[in-house]
Amino acid sequence: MSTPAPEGYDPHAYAPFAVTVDLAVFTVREARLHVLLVERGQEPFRGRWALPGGFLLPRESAEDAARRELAEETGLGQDTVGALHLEQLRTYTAPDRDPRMRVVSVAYAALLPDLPEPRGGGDAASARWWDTGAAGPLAFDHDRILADAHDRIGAKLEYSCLATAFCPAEFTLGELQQVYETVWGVELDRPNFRRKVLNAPGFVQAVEGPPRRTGGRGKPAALYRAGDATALHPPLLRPPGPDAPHSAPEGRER
Amino acid sequence: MSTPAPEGYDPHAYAPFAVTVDLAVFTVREARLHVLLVERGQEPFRGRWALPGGFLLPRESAEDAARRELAEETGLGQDTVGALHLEQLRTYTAPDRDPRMRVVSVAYAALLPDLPEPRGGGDAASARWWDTGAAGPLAFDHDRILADAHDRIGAKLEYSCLATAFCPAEFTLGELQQVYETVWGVELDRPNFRRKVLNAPGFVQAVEGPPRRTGGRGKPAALYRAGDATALHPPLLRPPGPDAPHSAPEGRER
DNA sequence: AGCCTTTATAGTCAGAGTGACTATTAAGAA
DNA sequence: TTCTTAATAGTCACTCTGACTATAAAGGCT
Repeated sequence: MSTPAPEGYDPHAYAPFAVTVDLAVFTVREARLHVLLVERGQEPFRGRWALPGGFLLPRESAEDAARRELAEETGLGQDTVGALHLEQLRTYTAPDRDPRMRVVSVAYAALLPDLPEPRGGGDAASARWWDTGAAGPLAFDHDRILADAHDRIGAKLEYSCLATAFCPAEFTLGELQQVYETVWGVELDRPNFRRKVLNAPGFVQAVEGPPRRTGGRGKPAALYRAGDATALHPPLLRPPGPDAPHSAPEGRER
Repeated sequence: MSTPAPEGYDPHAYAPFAVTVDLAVFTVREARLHVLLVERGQEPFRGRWALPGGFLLPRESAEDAARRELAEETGLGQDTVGALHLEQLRTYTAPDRDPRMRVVSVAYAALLPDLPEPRGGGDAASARWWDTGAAGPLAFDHDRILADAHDRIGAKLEYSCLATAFCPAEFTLGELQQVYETVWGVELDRPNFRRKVLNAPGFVQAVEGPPRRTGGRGKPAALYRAGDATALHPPLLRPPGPDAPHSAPEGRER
């Protein structure tokens, strides 16, 4: 057998690796999917944009590290970040993914409602939201991670209640529909969307009181709040396109 | 910011970790889901059973390592292992998951048709198939990994063509149904299952020639081969149970 | 042989869910 | 007022599903 230390993990027999987390933090802005990126201030990939992330501390789990980095990059409070849904995407381990050293990275995805521009905190030269369509070639293998994250989020919208994470505490069904349309890149029929959402037990719950108008024009919409369900029954399937990105649910993973 | 080396990955500023892969290799035997386990020959957890796995080599990706370990533990040929579907489950990073040192582990799941007992190759004291229901407390956090793997496999059967990976090259619809029933732990209606499978384009393709009988009793069944599709349209949803394990596909995976 | 058991396969039927529409209501804008 | 916009209500045909019934083809038994 070729494994260095398969049974007794001899601390001197294994190769040491650096372990990082990378974060794909999404929001919906003006009907476009945006992702939080930071500009690299050093080589390699100096001046290129990258997913925020960083090294695990010696006594820290990957999810803790992801929350810590997220708080640093967005300026969100610990309480907000602590309650947030963080989805572990997958781990990237190609030996040459960092030109300088061996780094394996655990990727996470997070969803936020539309926020003010990030407080370019942390170490990055600058941080801002990018339209996912306009985000140029990123540093390292982050284009791939970003694409995987987008796929996974799109798939999870089908059978989970995750979409409400993109919305503020109270939202209209039109806003929720906007999330689906933006992430999937399709247009949905409004009455049908409404019917499905209201038929899914625990997806949303109506807010008492008078309706609020969204943008100003049109009939005021009723307000809803996220329900207590986490899974969607029946699922809200995206229309079968000719490309059908429903292939390798790895990205999905459910 | 608290990250040691967030921008310039100074090789001396980050904490080194050991990186391993752990494999949940499943098969269906006598209508029960089985998993391949190895007996530990050393402390800690000496004498306990564990998922097969091992350290990443310095220039090896996690998936390559998983295939290498799989070949070592099962005695399967490189060609077989090379073509196998390996599903990356998730990565386990709790700081105390190994009592001796900091180890992060990338978990994979693999599905095999029923095979002869593994050639206890490799380093493990012994290796054998265990009924997933009877697999006692495992070493490390492997009970958790195994449960996550089972959840994920069950979920993937719904919307992917993965179930054929549990079957030999040619199989009957009864055998395929047995896979679903075993992994999900439910009984399915035979005519309905048949209708769904045959209606899903590319799931299975009929084999020419005379039918084969399965066990001996009953009408001979037609033989099928895995189709070329990877996703299942429409999906083959499991019946909604009172427990409904369709909740947080994260832990599940998916 | 004849009958029973077992398994595969064919077909039926009512109900749920869906996509594609049409109609109505209630706001701001021209 | 009238037009435009968006929310909400409702219709209808089609598909898929679960629950069944029926038939076919093998081996085992008496």
